[in-house]
Amino acid sequence: MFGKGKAPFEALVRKLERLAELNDEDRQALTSLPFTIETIGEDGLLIRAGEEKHHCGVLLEGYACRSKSLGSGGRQIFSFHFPGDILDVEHILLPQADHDIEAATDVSVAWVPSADLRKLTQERPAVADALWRDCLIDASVFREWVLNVGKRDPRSRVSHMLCEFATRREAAGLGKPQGAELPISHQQISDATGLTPVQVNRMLHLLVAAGIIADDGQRLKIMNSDALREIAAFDPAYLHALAA
Amino acid sequence: MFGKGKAPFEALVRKLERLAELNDEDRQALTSLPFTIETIGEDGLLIRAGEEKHHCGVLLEGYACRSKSLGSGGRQIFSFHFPGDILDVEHILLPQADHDIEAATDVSVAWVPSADLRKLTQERPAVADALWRDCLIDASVFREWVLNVGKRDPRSRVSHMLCEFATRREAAGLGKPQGAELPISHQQISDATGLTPVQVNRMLHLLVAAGIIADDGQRLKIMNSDALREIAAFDPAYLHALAA
DNA sequence: CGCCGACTTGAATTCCTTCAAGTACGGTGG
DNA sequence: CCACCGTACTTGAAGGAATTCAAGTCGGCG
Repeated sequence: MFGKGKAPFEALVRKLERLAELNDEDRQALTSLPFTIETIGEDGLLIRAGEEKHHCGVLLEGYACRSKSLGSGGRQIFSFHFPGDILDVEHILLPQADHDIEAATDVSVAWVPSADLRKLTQERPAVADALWRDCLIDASVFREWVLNVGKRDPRSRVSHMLCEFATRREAAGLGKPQGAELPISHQQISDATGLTPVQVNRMLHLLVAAGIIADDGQRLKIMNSDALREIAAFDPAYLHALAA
Repeated sequence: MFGKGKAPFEALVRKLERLAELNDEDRQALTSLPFTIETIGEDGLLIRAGEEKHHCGVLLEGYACRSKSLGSGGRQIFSFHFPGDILDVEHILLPQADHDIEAATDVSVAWVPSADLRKLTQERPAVADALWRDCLIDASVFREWVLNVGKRDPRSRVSHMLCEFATRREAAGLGKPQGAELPISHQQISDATGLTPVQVNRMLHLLVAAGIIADDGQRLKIMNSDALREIAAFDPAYLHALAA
């Protein structure tokens, strides 16, 4: 069973505090938002493209990812999310989901009615700032992903994706990149980078051979995050306030 | 010489009206925003990645695109913009530019101080809604581009890009996709799709051979927009309120 | 213990990129 | 008006890189 019971929005508040100056009333308002908790297993779908959604999901535990699929079968992931992230801020103003959101691991999510969140943004400018800024950073991340998938060579492409994953994980308070164990499958890396699983496998082996990562088949451990950043030419500026 | 003189923000207001219900005061406030006009020739840089920018650019005439470049030389375009678009709403809350913005044709831009725009959003909720929604749609477009560049085959990738270009052009009031003449070079298509110029050339010839587009070397004309959408499997839902 | 899913690995093939040479067009200056 | 020049586009051929295919291994879970 998931959920921290007492303070489900603790991570959310911590995140928004990096995005704007919140006062006690802001924090209070955030933590008193109504919500219902949903827990769902690995690979479960939280939101399906096309759905009308009048709630926003705050990730409490686990990892989630957002993706779009082609009729012809291909799937493209374009972001990973960590506890404290709002998975779909866009549903405050755009009820129609334009992509899928799914659990990358077992996950628990607090669903907050969009209307309450919206009201909050109208009454509390600092919260509005924080949420808006969050959207803007989201967009910045997507731009970087277009570049990653469109122009980087396979090796730096995989490396860059791992760097971002590790950096955002750290920003969510889950520990430093160096030595981090990332719960991500080759298939997910494949869907996130636009490479085939075979190619991903080969790139990872390259990195393993160089002693930069370790891969026991289940988890992927970063052994030398500086070298990884070097290969990826990773510049966290595009993460703005989310960079650690 | 560019600039409509009297009503530079006419197109902007028209666009924001599709994004939220504006009243006369909202419109009034928008049209009284202070600004300075800049005109710049094709390929000129409006904003460079890394810059601190305390103004937002409203595109008045011409086309612009946003892109990021790799140290190693590659350039990736991830959006095209038309008159009425704000090129960089993100600078309202994030002063540091994370990408380049350049003129795709000769262009004129009205620079509005971010602070004034920000004040407007604090005083006029409808304007805030419209601008926020604009950001969210922006982000949705980037997601679609990740998919386009990451997973679509070359033919539908180029087609999809052209469909979006034509659709957004139409949304800006520049005429229907069918028969539209798009002022876009092979190099730009290449940078937008992650394909080489050679490959782009070959894909365009395929489309020309099928009678779907015409290409006189300067301009690219859409002869059969339905067929183009078919090939691209173009679903404008991701453009939300921007779809025509 | 056995099954299933995820990862691994090599080989063949296909497709894209690269390279290089050539063409067409618009703009400039004579 | 014409010749020249530069840029953008065109085209074929060679080479290489990624995908696909297929068979095999490993580990966890029932």
